[in-house]
Amino acid sequence: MAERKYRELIEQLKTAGLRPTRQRLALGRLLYGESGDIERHVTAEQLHAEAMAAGVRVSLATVYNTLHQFTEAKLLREVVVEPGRSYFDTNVNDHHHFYFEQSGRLQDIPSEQLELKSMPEPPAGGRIRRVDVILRVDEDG
Amino acid sequence: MAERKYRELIEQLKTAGLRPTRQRLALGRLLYGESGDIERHVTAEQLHAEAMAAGVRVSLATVYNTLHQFTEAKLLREVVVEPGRSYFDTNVNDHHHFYFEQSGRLQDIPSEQLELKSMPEPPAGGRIRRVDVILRVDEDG
DNA sequence: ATAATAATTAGAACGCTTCTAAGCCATTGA
DNA sequence: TCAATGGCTTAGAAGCGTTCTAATTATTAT
Repeated sequence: MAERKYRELIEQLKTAGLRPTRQRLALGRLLYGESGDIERHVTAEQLHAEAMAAGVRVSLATVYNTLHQFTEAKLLREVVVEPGRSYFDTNVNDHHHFYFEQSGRLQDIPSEQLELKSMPEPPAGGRIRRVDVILRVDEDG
Repeated sequence: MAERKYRELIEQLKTAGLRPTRQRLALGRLLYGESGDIERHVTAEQLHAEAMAAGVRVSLATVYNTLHQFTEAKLLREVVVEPGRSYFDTNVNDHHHFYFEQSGRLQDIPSEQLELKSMPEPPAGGRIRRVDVILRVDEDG
């Protein structure tokens, strides 16, 4: 992760009221990468395995805590595509997803490539907080 | 459930290669209602509780089996809105959903009320099997 | 430095779903 | 009609991802 991005992460954590601990910083590096511009969709277990492989000592519980805190701080976005597994997306801009059911892989769809023609009124007393579009893809076989 | 609907269910089960057992017929009645035209979004546990309340003897395992078999037979459609819980929708036509996060309730959006302006190309070697749109709604408080 | 507070941890517990393997029941064909 | 066959149902155990617990450790403010 570039020095600039790294300082930025520390700032973002502080703003969110989160101490920049060794674990959070290490997970941040893994998530946002050295370059900081790769789209990623990870589960808690995947990220934990990645940390282990990279020699970062961190418990699974902390990975879960961190993913939720980052999501709360809008550094991540949670994507639900199948029951019993949560993905966390490093892209927090407005966009949608392809989901490859066979492999369990997600791929971003930029919002320019998929727009809604008409939007229904939210039911009385409610406001639309988020629009999730998932295109489920069969890979040919 | 109207007599017509009831015979129809038996036919649909046979077509799907499923025997019209006491349990499947009872669950079908509960799902599609007496009138057969009510939109429903149930979890396995909800449906099981409903069966118990109605005096229908059926195990939770059978409720799970039946929901999956009905989904396979296109009598139901599975809707994923949050990790760790699956909803089954009696409406198998093309449509979308409001999801009320606070209460965990789902509500259908007819496809006429929510159309896509543009659709991205599926990635090479894939075909789009299904489009799921979920509008997450905050109920005011 | 010290005290106060937040964060991390291992392991237990949890909630939903699936599996197991034994018995039951719908269908078929004699 | 009756037995044989194979699908169906079942209770309970097991599984899986996630969350909780309470003790320890790290960070921050004084």
